Amino acid sequence: MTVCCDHHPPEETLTRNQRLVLETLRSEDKPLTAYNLLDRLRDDGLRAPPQIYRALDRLVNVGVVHRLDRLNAFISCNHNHCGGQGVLFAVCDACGSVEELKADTVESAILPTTEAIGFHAVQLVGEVRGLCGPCERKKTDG
Amino acid sequence: MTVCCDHHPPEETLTRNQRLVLETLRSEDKPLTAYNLLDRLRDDGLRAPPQIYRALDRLVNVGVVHRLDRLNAFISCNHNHCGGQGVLFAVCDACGSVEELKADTVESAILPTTEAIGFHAVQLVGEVRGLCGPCERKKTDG
DNA sequence: AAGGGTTATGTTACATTATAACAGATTTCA
DNA sequence: TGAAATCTGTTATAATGTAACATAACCCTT
Ligand SMILES: [Zn+2]
Ligand SMILES: [Zn+2]
Ligand SMILES: [Zn+2]
Ligand SMILES: [Zn+2]
Repeated sequence: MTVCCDHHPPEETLTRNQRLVLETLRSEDKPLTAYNLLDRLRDDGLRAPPQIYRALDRLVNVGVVHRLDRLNAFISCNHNHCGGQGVLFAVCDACGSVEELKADTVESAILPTTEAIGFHAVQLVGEVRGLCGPCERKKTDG
Repeated sequence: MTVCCDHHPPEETLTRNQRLVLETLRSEDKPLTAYNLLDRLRDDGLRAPPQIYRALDRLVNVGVVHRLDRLNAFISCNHNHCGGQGVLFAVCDACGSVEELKADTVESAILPTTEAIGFHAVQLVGEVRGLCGPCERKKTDG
């Protein structure tokens, strides 16, 4: 089997619970909270919050899932990027949709700033709030 | 009295509770949670969470306080920048210190990316995790 | 000054999000 | 086999954040 890099272990190494959580997140384009996941997975034997949070911890560390701090929610990664790199989300205030963006330029823009104060950056997460295209149009039209 | 711009109303327009919360945040260089504030302000008559959260809402909207999503905590702004502009924090994983950075370059790096997908950005918040200078040195020395 | 709208306040109760702690099961590998 | 490590299920509880409502203060207009 092919893996994109050392940081993303093949999905065969995921445990049953981790796979269930990941699959559920992938089946949704919107972010889900831990308790959303708990509701959807109760019939599969996941009945208590720690089961969900533990699976999420692993998936986030591995890099196949991102946590959206502003929303207390989680979303599966669509970029196969490795850990340690920048992540950028565009979160629509109106419809709640979340789009993950390539953040290459962002890293190069930010790292000099943090280095200037002697800060050793490990991970960068940016969340841009605003209105997605459709919602913006709805607003100006209506 | 002088104000830096329309978005920052003079502090005379703050209510008693809002002023108390702001002063408490300013007296600390570390971020405080809503319940930290509640503890410190109980003797001043703020006894229930809504009193704190309402004051924080106003202060954040006005732009004199920022919320750190990753920490569920609040910190007073040291930049007198106006609302709607980018904010960038360097959060040390070891000691919890938070440094607010000028984010001019960040905006220009990110806005083209969001515009490319038709997203209308309103606010940008970046949180960089890592190690601050002192903690990084401690690690390599020890 | 009296009325009426708006905003701020205090309070209770509750909702949501997250973790501590522990015991049993499973895997891994020497 | 047996010890170490990991994953698991469970209970209970901590931490964070809001809904809802009644009162009080404030600002205008009449
Ligand atoms: Zn990603
Ligand atoms: Zn939208
Ligand atoms: Zn600021
Ligand atoms: Zn530090």
